[in-house]
Amino acid sequence: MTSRPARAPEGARGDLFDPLCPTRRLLDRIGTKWTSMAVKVLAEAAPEELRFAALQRRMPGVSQKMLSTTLRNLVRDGLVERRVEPTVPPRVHYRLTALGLSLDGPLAAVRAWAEEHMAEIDRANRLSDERAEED
Amino acid sequence: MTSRPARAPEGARGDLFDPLCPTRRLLDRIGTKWTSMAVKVLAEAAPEELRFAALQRRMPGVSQKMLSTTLRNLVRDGLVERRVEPTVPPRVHYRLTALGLSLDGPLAAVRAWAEEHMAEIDRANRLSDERAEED
DNA sequence: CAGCATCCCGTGCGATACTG
DNA sequence: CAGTATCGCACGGGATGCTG
Repeated sequence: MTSRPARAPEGARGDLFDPLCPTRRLLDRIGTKWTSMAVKVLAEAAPEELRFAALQRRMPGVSQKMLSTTLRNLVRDGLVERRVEPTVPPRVHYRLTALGLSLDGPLAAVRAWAEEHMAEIDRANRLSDERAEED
Repeated sequence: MTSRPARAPEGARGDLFDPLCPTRRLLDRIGTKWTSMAVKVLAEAAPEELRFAALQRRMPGVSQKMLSTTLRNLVRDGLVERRVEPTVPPRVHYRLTALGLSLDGPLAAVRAWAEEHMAEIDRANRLSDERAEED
């Protein structure tokens, strides 16, 4: 994930069925393991900034490499702003841009649905598993 | 993807930071390449059913294998209902369950955001690329 | 018609180690 | 402190071929 093409859409203004359709490309971003969590954490802290270490503390399990990669991609996408204090050692601060904040709306809807309905999905899975065993 | 663990959450009712948190697990599902498109197509057709071939026709680029896999996972998750007509050759019909339909709400919000804002993300990417070249 | 089985490759991502 | 570099592997997913 170190470098991501994210090429401009070219003739990809087509509907959802185009492999380069906007939704597919957005999901390729927020579908990566740590991205949506980073957006959520930054959205909760907004309008304050968060430093790298603070972000890592609020995202248990993330490695330095993946957090760094995730943030770099978010910055590149214009969803996050990065500010470096020129001290030694340097302090780096992150916060959502207006665009990033606007994305947290739809993401919050997804989170709400997940909180409310994932248990039903788990139930459906258990039912399917039982049916599969008693064949 | 032939088999998916999707194990019950155990003690995973924790917040977003749990690796088994509901949002993370939901994104693992709708983040797969064809899932959200299948949900959209089925939601548009609702309450009518769609046959396998009709789904494939409405999802250009999907292979039989991936469509089959995607649908099997959706059925297993209780988001899609599968009905087989016992004829020869068989006709198989799919439609969203109530749970699946409810998921289309948040997904529609994500789609709307993507349609409206992906161009800005592309612009941000181009800007970053230019800055990177003129170093 | 609606799949499942097999082969194969790209890459997301974790673990570990090093640096200005 | 806030990263980058390297290694390694599991896995998503495409191509192809077979079947009830």
